[in-house]
Amino acid sequence: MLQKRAATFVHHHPSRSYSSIFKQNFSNSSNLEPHKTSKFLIYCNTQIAINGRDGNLKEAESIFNRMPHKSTVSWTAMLTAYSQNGQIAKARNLFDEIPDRTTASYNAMITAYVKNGSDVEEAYELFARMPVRNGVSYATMITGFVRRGMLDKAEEFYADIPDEWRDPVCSNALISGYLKLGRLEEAVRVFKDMVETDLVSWSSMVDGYCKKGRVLEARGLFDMMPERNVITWTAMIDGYMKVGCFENGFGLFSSMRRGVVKVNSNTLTVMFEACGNFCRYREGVQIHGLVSRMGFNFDIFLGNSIITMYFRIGFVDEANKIFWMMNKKDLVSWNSLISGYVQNDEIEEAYRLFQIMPVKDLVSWTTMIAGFSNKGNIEKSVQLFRMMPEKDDFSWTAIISGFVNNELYEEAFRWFIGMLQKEIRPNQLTLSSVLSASAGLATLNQGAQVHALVLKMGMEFDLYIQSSLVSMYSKCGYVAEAYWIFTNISAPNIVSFNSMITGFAQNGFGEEALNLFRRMKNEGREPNCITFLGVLSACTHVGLVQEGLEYFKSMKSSYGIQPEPDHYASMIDLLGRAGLLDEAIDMIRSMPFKPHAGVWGALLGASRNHLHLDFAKLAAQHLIEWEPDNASPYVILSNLYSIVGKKMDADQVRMTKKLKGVRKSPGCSWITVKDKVHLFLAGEQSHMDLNKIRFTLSTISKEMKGLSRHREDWLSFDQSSDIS
DNA sequence: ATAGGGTTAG
Repeated sequence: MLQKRAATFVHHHPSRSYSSIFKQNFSNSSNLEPHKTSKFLIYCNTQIAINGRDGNLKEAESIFNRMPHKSTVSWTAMLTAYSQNGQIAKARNLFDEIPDRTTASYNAMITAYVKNGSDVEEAYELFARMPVRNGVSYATMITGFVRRGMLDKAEEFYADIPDEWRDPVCSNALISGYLKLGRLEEAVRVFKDMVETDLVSWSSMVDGYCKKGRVLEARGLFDMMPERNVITWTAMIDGYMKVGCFENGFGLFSSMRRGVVKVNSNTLTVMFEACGNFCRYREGVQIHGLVSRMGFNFDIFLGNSIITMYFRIGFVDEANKIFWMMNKKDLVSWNSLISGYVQNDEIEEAYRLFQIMPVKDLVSWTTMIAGFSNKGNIEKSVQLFRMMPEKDDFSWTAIISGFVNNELYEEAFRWFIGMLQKEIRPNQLTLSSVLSASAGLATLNQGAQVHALVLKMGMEFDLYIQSSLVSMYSKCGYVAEAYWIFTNISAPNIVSFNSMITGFAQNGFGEEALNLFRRMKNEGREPNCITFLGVLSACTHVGLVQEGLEYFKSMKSSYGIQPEPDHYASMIDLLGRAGLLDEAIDMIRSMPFKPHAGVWGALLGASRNHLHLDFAKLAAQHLIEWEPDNASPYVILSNLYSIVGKKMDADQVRMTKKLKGVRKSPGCSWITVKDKVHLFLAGEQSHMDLNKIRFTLSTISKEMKGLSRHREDWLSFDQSSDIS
């Protein structure tokens, strides 16, 4: 099956049948009848265009050079082929040699300038001196201005178009300019003002609404349109897929296949991407089979999307097989391959491929950096990061979130400041990662400054950032602020609810957490495993043992969620705090997996609080087995012995600890002091002057006001508060 | 058959 599809690639290359047609016509061209010559001419022009589009520039050139008779179309097609392959100088030389230029030749050259380096000045110069302009000429200039970020110029230019040229293509160019900048309302305005619309106008609007997630309105236009083509269908299907409506998207794909408009490789690319994202391997494999049976002439985009789909559903071998069968691969193919291995936890294989790939770009490096840090190998991530020839916001975000995921929050902050010093603009991901770092440090100072930065950059309505802010304020103990952020989220998702429920629970607001959980269920939202961690912890804080047990049971029975070790740890905590130590032990025994340190830690804490020596000993033993370097179990156990008056045993535990050389400090917390973060030991030997601790909101508002206003907004982040 | 709109990897 794959063999058959591989054969379709030959289409890009000079096939035997093509060569023979060519040779025959070339040698006998003078004897051919005029209409036959014209057919051959059209054939060659088409081949130049196809080869140009597919990146086979050599082949296009070869056909062009060997053509006995060229028309202006041949010259223009060749010019476009150069332009599409980034050969602007060759395009320009060819343009100068065209014997009789048409408007299309000029338009092609203007497009070449606009698409290669956005040289709108050169484009305009040519535009100004072309003898006859049409709508496409104006449209291309508008596109050029938009690409260079000169929207006002584009608008001005559009307004100045003479009435007789008010072709829909001009309005379409402005509409797509607005849509590229995400300015839907302005696009709608132009669309509504159009006297005459065409398929492109409608399709662009459908896509515009889809890109904003407004699929209902998009569908309204889609149904209202006088006619639809493959681009319209594909945009609509993709729109459904991107808002998470797989069934609608797949349904539309099915009706498309039953209709007259033919599916093309972009449609299939969208489908494979969706099947991968929704883990719908059945549909993915089915469509793959369809593609093979059709002998589809699949391009690199399509091949890449199939690879990605197979990796997402965990079919590593299938993905790998397809990669090596593709006889044309680009950087995206390689990046998809290494990213696929990273996703499937095969970091070593990913790294091996990374090292042998012919060309690496930012994405390749960033993929490996993120991959290593997710595996806990942050040293390797840092090493790769330093080796990178250039870095962008994504690479910096990868290394910063790498530190965050490995709980190295202060390092994350230090690198974030490094990023700002390099004047790399943070994106939503960077900021939400740094907010997690602030949450991890539980230092409001840092977190509030990042919040200020978020406001300055106008990212306060980003859903991910909002959830990170909720977590950050909660973890710092500012539940009111967290709740205020939460209430301002226009469309909270499961992550937002989880952040707030957990936030309430962690701060002892058990009732509030449970109320929010009920509200969430009433709104018809499905809780997930994180939700239950918050809910169980809320029950613990309020001492709702019975409810906690019921929620724990309902996880599996009502929602099909298998409790994880952390859920058990939370239950042990709940039972233990209520003094139900025997029940806690029973639950530990009933666990379907080996109890981890969290479980034993919860039991140890409960045993100490209820002065239960046997269970404390048991828990401490297991804890030491899990974390031999952690001093906590020794300290807690010896304290417990002291409390119950067993001085000898207490001394013995302390002795064992000393003999084993366990020195890792017990529970530390980070407290902000005058813009600096100091290690504050929970124990008795603290050297801290508590009077110096400033931890108030007034400090934060001062920080926010103190952010300077004259430099570029995002650069005004206060870097003096580096962590020392 | 040439000029304007949609799709893949971090």
